[in-house]
Amino acid sequence: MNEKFYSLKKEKQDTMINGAMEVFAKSGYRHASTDEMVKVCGVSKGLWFHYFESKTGLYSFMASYALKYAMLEFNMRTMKEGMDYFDLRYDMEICKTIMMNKYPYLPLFLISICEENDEDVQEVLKDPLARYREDMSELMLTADYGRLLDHEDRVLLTDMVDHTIDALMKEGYRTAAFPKERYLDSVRKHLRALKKLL
Amino acid sequence: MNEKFYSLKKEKQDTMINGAMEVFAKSGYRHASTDEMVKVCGVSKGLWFHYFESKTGLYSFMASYALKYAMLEFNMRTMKEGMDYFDLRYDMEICKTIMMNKYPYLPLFLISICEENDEDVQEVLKDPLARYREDMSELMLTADYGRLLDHEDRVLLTDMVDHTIDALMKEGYRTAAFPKERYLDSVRKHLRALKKLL
Amino acid sequence: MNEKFYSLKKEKQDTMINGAMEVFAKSGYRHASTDEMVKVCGVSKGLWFHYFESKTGLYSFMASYALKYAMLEFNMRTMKEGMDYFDLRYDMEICKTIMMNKYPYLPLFLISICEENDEDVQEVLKDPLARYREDMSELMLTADYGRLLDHEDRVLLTDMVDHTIDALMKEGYRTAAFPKERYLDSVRKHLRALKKLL
Amino acid sequence: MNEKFYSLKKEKQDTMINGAMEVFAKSGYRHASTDEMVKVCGVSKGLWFHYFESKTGLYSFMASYALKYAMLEFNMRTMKEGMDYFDLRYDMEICKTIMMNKYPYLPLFLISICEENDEDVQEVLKDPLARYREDMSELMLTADYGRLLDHEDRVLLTDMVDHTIDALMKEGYRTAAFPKERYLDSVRKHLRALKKLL
DNA sequence: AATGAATGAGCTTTCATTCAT
DNA sequence: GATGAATGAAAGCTCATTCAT
Repeated sequence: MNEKFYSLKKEKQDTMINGAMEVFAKSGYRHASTDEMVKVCGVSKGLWFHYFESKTGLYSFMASYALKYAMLEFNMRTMKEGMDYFDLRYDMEICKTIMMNKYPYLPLFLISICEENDEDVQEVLKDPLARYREDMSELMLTADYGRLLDHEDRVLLTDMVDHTIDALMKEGYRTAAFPKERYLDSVRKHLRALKKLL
Repeated sequence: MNEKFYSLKKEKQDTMINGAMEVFAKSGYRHASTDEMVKVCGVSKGLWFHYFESKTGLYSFMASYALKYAMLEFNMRTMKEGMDYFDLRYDMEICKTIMMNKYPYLPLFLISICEENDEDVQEVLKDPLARYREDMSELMLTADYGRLLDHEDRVLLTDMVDHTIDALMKEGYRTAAFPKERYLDSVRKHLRALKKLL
Repeated sequence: MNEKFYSLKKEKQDTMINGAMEVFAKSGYRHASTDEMVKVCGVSKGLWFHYFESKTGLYSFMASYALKYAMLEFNMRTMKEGMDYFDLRYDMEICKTIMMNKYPYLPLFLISICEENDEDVQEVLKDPLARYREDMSELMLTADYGRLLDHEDRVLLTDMVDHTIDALMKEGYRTAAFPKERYLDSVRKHLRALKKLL
Repeated sequence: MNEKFYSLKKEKQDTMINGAMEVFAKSGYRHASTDEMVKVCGVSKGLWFHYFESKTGLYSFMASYALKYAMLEFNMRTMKEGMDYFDLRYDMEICKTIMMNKYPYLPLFLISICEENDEDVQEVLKDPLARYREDMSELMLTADYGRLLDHEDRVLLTDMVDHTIDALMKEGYRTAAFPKERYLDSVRKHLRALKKLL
């Protein structure tokens, strides 16, 4: 990418980032089109390539940016060590709804990145995604898992939580405006039900 | 679709079904191309449109067919009422590996259908998918859930199981030939670990 | 390229060949555009790629075809061994004007091929062009050079003839309809003047 | 063009002239790109259009400049009347190698101008090129052609010389640094061989 | 004077779809 | 019934040109 992108006004940077994020999040890498980005955020076709060289380059930048930004926010807003796992997990979802103020499609984009399986971007996605997953694991390790001591069981359980929450998130995006309150309520209910079992 | 498709020799029907299934399962609706189907199963481009009118029409037929066929097989091969949930779940996976004999990509296609989010097929997918999920729920209700009596908890748990199994299935398809034995072993291990918790 | 091109009606093959030949001859590889070929010969954009895969592939086919066709015609129509060099050279130009009946831009295309210096086609041009030059040398060797016995001198002299004739040919194409009679007259005059010197 | 170009420091003028000359000489009018000029000589995109209005305008200026400059140099450095034609022709090539000190790509650019056949610049090239050819003819008329008295024969012969020399020049530019000595040797050998014939 | 961000028309190429045979 | 030649809209990308700073 062209480093001069960072010299643009913050506002314009975010307009472009949000435009690309929305289109990529909704359609995935392959089906996302430059024309749609033009329509969504009014920045001309040529400019995308002026700064990002190719569609792959743009996706690479966007994915790295989104993963880094999310990780930073998670670390900043949820850092009390030894927190109860379920509380931490809920706080993370609150955190996501806060990020939506700046980048409305970020949480959906994060999910879409993890599900992306287009050959053209596997390579560029590999490192940032690995680092994100590593940092995420580290963050989750600081939690207090109560009676859930066995490692294998914990992995299975947290996987369930993750998949469920992702599904709820996707559901939220199906409505015209993301229903933050309803989403958080739903997440809370699910977490509580599960905690009860232990 | 053109009903005359059913007048074709069963063999040719299945050639076409398997061709479309493979391409759709591997690439998803949008990225699947008519040319690839021609390449994969040697049936001419024109014939697809002769019988199915459009790509959407073909996908609609394929999805309905796959969902119905799978449901039928599940019902035929796993019907002992009051079976232990984890045993039933494992039997279903055995059932999938049996279906692979006739339709090698069917289990992957089922997953891909559930993850499909292309606007053009949301509409046609809605009803058959809803019916499939309903039938599936009904089937699963016949199981014996042991101590897992509360409904909400049960939903969350079975979701986890479903997501985990889907992930293992996808992994299996990444190798050249699907490793049935290894797959079933892995499923069994995961189910056992979970059962232990209850 | 797709071998099925040869199964098309001869007439359509020649329509496409003439369309591509005209545009490539006039504009060279890089500046030639598919849109112009559509305009010139009414064959749709997609069909060029159906048969030739890429612009490079099309150029490669066209160049090979033109070089082979020209060489064949030269050999068929000018084969009397021991002919006087200047007569042979003139016969070749007659031969070119005859080829124009079938492929109006062939002689200009031959010149343009030899002057082509776009990187993308150097590779595919190398072999057919080398063979053409070799065959051409062989053909010219059968001529009777009279008093022009020294090899180096002969090369320089025939180069002059070639360059002059190419220039006259290019000039002819600048008018709306190629003026065959005037062209042949001009060639004859030049050749005679040179012969006189020896 | 904007006359203020001449108010720039001579050094900057030549930087721009050399940048444009290199890119035009190497790629021809159409294929030459503004971006490459920026890369080659570090002068911003906007400035080219500030002084030259359009790509055509720039090419027009560059061609006129190159043709005038070359003609001036030829006249200044080779003016002894009644010189033997072959000696004069050789002196002109020496003259070209001297020009390379100031404008490394000038001789190649001169050739490329004569071969340029892009419609967009035919018009602007017409007059300066005609004048250059006229002046050149005049210059060549001062030479002593020895036994080559007939006008028509002389034209053909000198054409041959010109084409051969152009080819040698182009060959020289294919190496990383232009091999002046080798080039001049080669020209001398060719001229001598031809003179022998007369 | 000088920059380079910004534009949009035009390029090559892909692909669902049509239709003559 | 079956084929695949034929189409054209839309994709990713390039590039001469404009213009605010």
